[in-house]
Amino acid sequence: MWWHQHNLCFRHPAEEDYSSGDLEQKVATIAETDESAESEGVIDSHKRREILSRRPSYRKILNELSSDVPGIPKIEEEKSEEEGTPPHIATMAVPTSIYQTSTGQYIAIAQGGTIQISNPGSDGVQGLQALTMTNSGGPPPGATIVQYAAQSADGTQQFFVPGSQVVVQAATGDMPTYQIRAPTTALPQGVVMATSPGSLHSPQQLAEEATRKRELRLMKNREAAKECRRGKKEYVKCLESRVAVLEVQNKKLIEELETLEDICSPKTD
DNA sequence: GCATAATAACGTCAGCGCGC
DNA sequence: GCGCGCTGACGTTATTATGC
Repeated sequence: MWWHQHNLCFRHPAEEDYSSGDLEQKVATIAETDESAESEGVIDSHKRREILSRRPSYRKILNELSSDVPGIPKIEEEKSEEEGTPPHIATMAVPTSIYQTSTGQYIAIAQGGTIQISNPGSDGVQGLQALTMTNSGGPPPGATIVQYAAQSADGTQQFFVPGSQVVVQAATGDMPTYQIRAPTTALPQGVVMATSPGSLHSPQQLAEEATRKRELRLMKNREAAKECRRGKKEYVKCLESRVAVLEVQNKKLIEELETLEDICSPKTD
């Protein structure tokens, strides 16, 4: 991938996910026909990395581009949540969180602590199953956030909840059942009361809280990265269309120039 | 069919910028 | 100053294309 930085044009040793840099260069070349220095100097990788570490974000570049050219749409800062959300869940009451299990099922944690589980193959509300925690109707902050899913040793599927609790899907019969348990014990526990950060005392609780925070941060970052890639894809498409438009314009201008030259300087034989 | 290359998508880390 | 979102960079894995 190529990109401009400090009047230099480098090829990074490791290719990136998207080749937006190629397009950026192409657009810059066509649109500006400037004196863009093509000095692919020999600098050591560390220094190069330092220089390249933070080029302007693609969003900024596109928005700057958009301000110059009305035809280029701006990438909005925030998108609606219509994408990535299972359609059969979107029709239900607005959940606070949606997660997909390792078997493809969707779990939606709704306001009030209700957990809705839907099968990917089902349409609409048919696949939804709901179970309500016994502490529903006002869960403490952060008490009903499913962190991740895992397959336990006994063949059941577990969805981890803060406070070291798990929602366990028992592998019995056609109708799956769900239980709230502590992950290390086989005995079901009826009530989930996740500890709030203010009530942490023991080192173990602190460690659990730190782990929970880390998992939450990673999960958020994971989603952010997905969104970022999606937006970047859009950005690349915008650049591609801009390249196409500019190439046509360039061609027309060249033809026009040739015509004018013919008119102004007729051949003398 | 198999091995390899190329490509796409993902998860994570690190760093920047912004709002509070 | 801190928390948080965004995103470049990087490594890994999955999928597809290609040559044999």
